[in-house]
Amino acid sequence: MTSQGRKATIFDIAKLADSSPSTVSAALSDAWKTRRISQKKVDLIRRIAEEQGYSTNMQARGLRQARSGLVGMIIPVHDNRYFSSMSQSFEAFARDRGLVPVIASSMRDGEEERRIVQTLISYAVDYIFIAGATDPGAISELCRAANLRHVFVDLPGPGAPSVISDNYHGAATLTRTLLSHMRPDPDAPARDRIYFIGGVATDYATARRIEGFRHVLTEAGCPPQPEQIIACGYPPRRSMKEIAALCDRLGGLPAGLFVNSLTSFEGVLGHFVHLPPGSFDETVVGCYDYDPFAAYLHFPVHMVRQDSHRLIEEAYRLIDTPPAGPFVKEVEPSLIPPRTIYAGPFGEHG
Amino acid sequence: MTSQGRKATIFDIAKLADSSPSTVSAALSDAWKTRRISQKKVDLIRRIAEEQGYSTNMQARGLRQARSGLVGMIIPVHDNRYFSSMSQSFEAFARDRGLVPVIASSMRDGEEERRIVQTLISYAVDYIFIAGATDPGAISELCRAANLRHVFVDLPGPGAPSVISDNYHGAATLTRTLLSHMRPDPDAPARDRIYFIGGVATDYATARRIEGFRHVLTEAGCPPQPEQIIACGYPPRRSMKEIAALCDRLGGLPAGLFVNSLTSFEGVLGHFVHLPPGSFDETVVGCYDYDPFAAYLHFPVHMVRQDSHRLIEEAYRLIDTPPAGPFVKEVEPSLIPPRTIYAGPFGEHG
DNA sequence: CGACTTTGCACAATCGATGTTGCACATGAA
DNA sequence: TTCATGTGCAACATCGATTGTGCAAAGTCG
Repeated sequence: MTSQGRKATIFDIAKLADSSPSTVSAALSDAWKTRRISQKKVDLIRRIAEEQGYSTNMQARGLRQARSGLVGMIIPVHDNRYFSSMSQSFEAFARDRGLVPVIASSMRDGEEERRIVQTLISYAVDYIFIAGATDPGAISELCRAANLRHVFVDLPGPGAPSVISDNYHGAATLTRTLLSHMRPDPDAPARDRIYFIGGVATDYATARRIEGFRHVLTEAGCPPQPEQIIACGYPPRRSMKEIAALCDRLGGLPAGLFVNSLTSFEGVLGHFVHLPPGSFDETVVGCYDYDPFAAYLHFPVHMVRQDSHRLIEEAYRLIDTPPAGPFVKEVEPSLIPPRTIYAGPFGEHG
Repeated sequence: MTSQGRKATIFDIAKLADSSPSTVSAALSDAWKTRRISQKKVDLIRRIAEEQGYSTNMQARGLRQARSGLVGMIIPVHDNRYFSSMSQSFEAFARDRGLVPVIASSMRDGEEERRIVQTLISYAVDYIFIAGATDPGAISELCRAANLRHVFVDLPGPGAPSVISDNYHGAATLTRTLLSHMRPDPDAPARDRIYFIGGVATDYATARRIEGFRHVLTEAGCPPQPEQIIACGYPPRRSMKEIAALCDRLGGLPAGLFVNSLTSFEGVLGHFVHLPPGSFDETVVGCYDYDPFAAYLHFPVHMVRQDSHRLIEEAYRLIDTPPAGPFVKEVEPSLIPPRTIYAGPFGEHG
């Protein structure tokens, strides 16, 4: 810091070291070797910079170099286990590369999403990841216009490589597991069937999961009726209402329940809590996405854990060596049996 | 965009509009009224800028104006309900002000924390919030040197205003609630007492909660013995081990359990799951921090929800009108009875 | 000792936007 | 016609760092 209270610049350091700004700049970066600055001068300059608490003005550097050292990621919401895990991994990898992560949430609003992309472009971010895009086409368009590298995560997009979770196989595996725990009954009435609840049928991830669900049931000889698939959205309240209506129709809980997300599961639980104890003995429940507490409810819950760390890792890989043409990398989720704790990549979250 | 594929600048727009860069700059901001640019020219320039997909280079603007339009927040981890809710609120308020939020996680590492502050200073952020600081003193020092406004959240710091959760009263209320649900027994053996588990005794928040816990017990005529307070850290594994050891010592579960965090609770559950059903009938459990699934376990759990939205709201208020001298604003948490769902400020999360 | 290379650094242009100053022209009053 | 005032805009300096270029002084070789 200068005595005036301003932050010190290379000009201030230059004056103190009795040399020029360009020399100071070189001495403080790795460029001094190629720019033939003497070791003595470098040491002197670095000492003075240290004393003055100097730090590079990244706006100036960024302006000159036409890059910022920032990397962006857009997620639907922060307040969600899946996406906040992504944030954690995204940040860790960014720091490893000496980059500064900027994470923005779109609240699943296409327009907000585009505004965020524009903003990130204004700040000259080096590249961006878009997770759970609402309007991937528009984003690719904007990025192409600004010549900005980008990767889609969790949902494939056009005009850029994508890393997605294998929703189809994840759902198929979960469905098979649930079926295998259900009492087999050839003459099963409606109530003895398995139901899919939650999500938006037109969303990519939900659609793929429904396909997996449908495939396994069809394979097992009992293709799902339309009413077995209740894609009522993500908010807990919706699934709470729907599960209540379903129980009403069936005269009790169905034999199997495939819940499409944690938020939907929250709603389902909101209804379950009103049922008499023992109501769940004949029901097998599975949930796409993992939560340690959900794993410990008093009826067993089979959960699918998406590997957000791997997703991000692969996304960085794709940014580093962009494949030619469209490319979609699928990452396998894993099945977490009831009452098991998963310890994440950062030790024990907390 | 120019035909060369570069991003358009005010120079490009100026050429196309047959005027000068300074005029373009003025026309695109609100400055044109005071700078006597004709309405006609403004319209022309804005049309051309639109056509060219022009957007301001924020690095250039920031360099000139010695500010960036960025605001920073440091949190311990993203992957946590409490802090990710803060992120969500922090971002919402930032956008309302036309600022771009940059959220970084320190992993509770003091050195990382300081590095992040330095980085944010390098990017000329307008101000920062520090949540759950590890070394608030060092941070204040850095900020003062760089003349950077800042506010501490969740943990008071020197040299800047702070907004914290009222851990003392929150813990006292939870403790009282637990006591009132325990069977009163004057000749209670060790097993009939209430235990505090989790957290780090030297952490500010944990220390305050322990004080509240201790105060209520003392008031009730049974001041806690040292062994009733087990501050074994945050990781689930630790509390799992400790609760197992405790049950061993007592020959069963204690009558009351005050769990200091969700991660500790996760560990406690990891042990509970091995106990025979019915073991919990005589035990009253409370947890500091809220989780919807934890609210639905098969034994009732009393939870304390910290109002992260209010905390952030107050933090912005303090940034806007900085009080003279040190200032600490306390925000009351609320008690969430078992089996109740709390819907956050953003509708129904997810 | 002179030509030639190497060393060590300073100078100046540059990135894109902002804001101050000044200049040309128009309008109106004297 | 002449001076004063106002209007509309261009020129230029500036923010702080990077980077291409130039130029002395020191070192090397015949």
